[in-house]
Amino acid sequence: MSIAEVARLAGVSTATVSRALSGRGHVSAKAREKVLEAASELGYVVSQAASSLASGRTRNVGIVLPFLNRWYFTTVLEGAQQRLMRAGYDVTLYNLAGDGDERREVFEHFLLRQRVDAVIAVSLELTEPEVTRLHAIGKPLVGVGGPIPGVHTLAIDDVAVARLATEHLVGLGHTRIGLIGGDHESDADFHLPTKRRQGFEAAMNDAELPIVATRIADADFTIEGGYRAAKQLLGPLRERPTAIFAASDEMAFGAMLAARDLGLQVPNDISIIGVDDHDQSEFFGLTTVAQFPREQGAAAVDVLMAQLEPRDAEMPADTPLPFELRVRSSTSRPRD
Amino acid sequence: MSIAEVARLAGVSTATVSRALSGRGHVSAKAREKVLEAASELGYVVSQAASSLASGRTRNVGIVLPFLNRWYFTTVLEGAQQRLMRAGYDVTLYNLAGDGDERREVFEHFLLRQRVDAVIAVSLELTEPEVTRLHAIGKPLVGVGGPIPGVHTLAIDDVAVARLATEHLVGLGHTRIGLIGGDHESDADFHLPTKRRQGFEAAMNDAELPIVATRIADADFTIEGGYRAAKQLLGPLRERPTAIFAASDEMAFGAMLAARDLGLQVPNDISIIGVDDHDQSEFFGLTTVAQFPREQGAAAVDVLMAQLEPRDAEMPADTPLPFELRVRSSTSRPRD
DNA sequence: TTGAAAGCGCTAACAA
DNA sequence: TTGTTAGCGCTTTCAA
Repeated sequence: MSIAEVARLAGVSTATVSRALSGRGHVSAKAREKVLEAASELGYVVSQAASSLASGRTRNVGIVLPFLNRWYFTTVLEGAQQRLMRAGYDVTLYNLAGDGDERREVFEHFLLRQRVDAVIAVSLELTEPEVTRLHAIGKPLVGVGGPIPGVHTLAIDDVAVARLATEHLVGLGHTRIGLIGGDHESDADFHLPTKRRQGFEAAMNDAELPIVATRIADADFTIEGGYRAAKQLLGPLRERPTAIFAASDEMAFGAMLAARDLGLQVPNDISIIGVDDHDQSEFFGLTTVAQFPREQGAAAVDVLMAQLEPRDAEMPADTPLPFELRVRSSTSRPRD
Repeated sequence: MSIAEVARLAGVSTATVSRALSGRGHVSAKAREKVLEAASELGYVVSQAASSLASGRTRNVGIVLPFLNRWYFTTVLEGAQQRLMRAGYDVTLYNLAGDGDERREVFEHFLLRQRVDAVIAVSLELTEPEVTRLHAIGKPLVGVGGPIPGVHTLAIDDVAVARLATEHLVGLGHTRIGLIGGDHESDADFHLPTKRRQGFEAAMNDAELPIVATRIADADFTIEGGYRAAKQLLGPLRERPTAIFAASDEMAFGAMLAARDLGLQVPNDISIIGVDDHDQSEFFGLTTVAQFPREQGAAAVDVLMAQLEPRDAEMPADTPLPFELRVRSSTSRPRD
């Protein structure tokens, strides 16, 4: 089943079939119709391999992620994939999780096989050589959720997000505010833990509130990590914080569970705020600063499309990504 | 950068380069070495498009999933992807979630473009035409987690799993046992809800225990759904169940939270068991019947590889997939 | 074990 | 607007 058979059945040349099916180049309405009819009658679908070889375009985008088991990553992936599919593009998934050489393999072989037209890197701080390599083979690259030097990146302002969350607690009248930050091991790649901490500290300083070391604990962005960190922060009775800012919703969930296990009521005894607006945050009644990973994924695709298919879209403006405070029932004024 | 340049630098023909690099066909050690050296010196990586066109093999496998935001699916995906990558294969991801035509698009266009050598369908009951179409273009197909007529499928015995879970509760001495099953909307495709219910009923019948309609509630496999269902089951004081079998761990988590909110202690007042052995089950202390989605994904790849590259492996035997009771702290003898 | 050369199926420049 | 045709870069006979 090749383009030649379609051409024969439609009574035109293969070039016309190609033009009619791809949409590039001029084809008369009549010819287009004949081609479409013939193609559907034969159940013809173009061979990507042949098309790629001839045109140099694969209609395939690589998405590189550090993990698959975290809400943020899969949600970005979903947003990007949906938009790409609508544009007729495939998505090839490169998951870097694993014991060993995945990362090197991906960057030294998989991505260089001329299989993708572009790459989306999610929450990954690529190294200089990794970026260079991709640029060298002329592949557009866009980052989501993490800063990559010299690359168009879509990311929320993590400092501002943390500041907003902290200010919400300050605004409610809290003065003893704890922080569950991200540890650096679990996120070596994106400086998110540092930034969210900076925002926290900035807000505390502005409010002239003390930043107390014993009210700061690091965790690994999981529920369990948040649980442990909260137990640590809330354990001592004296000078216990009345509010906690957790750098992610999943850690905030853990903190809420820890509070309950300690016999503390949320929000009466302890207010808790997170970041993300995770699928389950509504269920937990968690106040949070929402970011919109699905939209972030889709926006990344728009940026790529502007480069890959300059005809139908101009480059989207480089606007900062939105975030938004969502007040629910996990925060309130302190009881005092 | 093409194979010709490598050939020139190595002082051999393009055919020899191809053979040396792909490993098929005989090449002298000397020639192979020269080729490898030249290739690495030039940073040469084969063009997949050209290779595919010439050989008819893409070294790419399509994985089709109904959602991305559930632990089971992403874990299967991760297991499959890791193994495929190790074999030098790419993974193209087809996520059917979305508002509309995704499914038709995927099966009528994306999968037919000769972009994949094989397809793995996760928790999807493909229709007759969908299967036929794939077979018609000669693409091996394997299913994970859901039965597909006429297709090699890897799935645990859901009836047996549910029976095992229920028998655990019966064995502890429970007689009033509730079920949180799956509703059919959220999983139209795999008959898992029905099967797990069958297993539950079989175990109850064997133990000569009554199956009471008010002790059965359906949910959508989410925490929130499990929470609601449990509230419903545990609300009435009289004849309240002393144990609940939830058809998934995420629903079981919800049930545990609901129990707490009702002032019930797990396991003293209510025992809860799930299915999956979710990442977080250990943290919640949830007793569960573990299945091993990562291994299921990897096993699916083994089946495909046996078909795609018959040389290096015989077809793995069609053994039933393992599952295993994991007793933790959410189940105990009833108090009575 | 190696090399020459004929495609694989399509696209895009060019000509008509 | 359409057709002719030369590649795209690789694999794989076939012959040596």
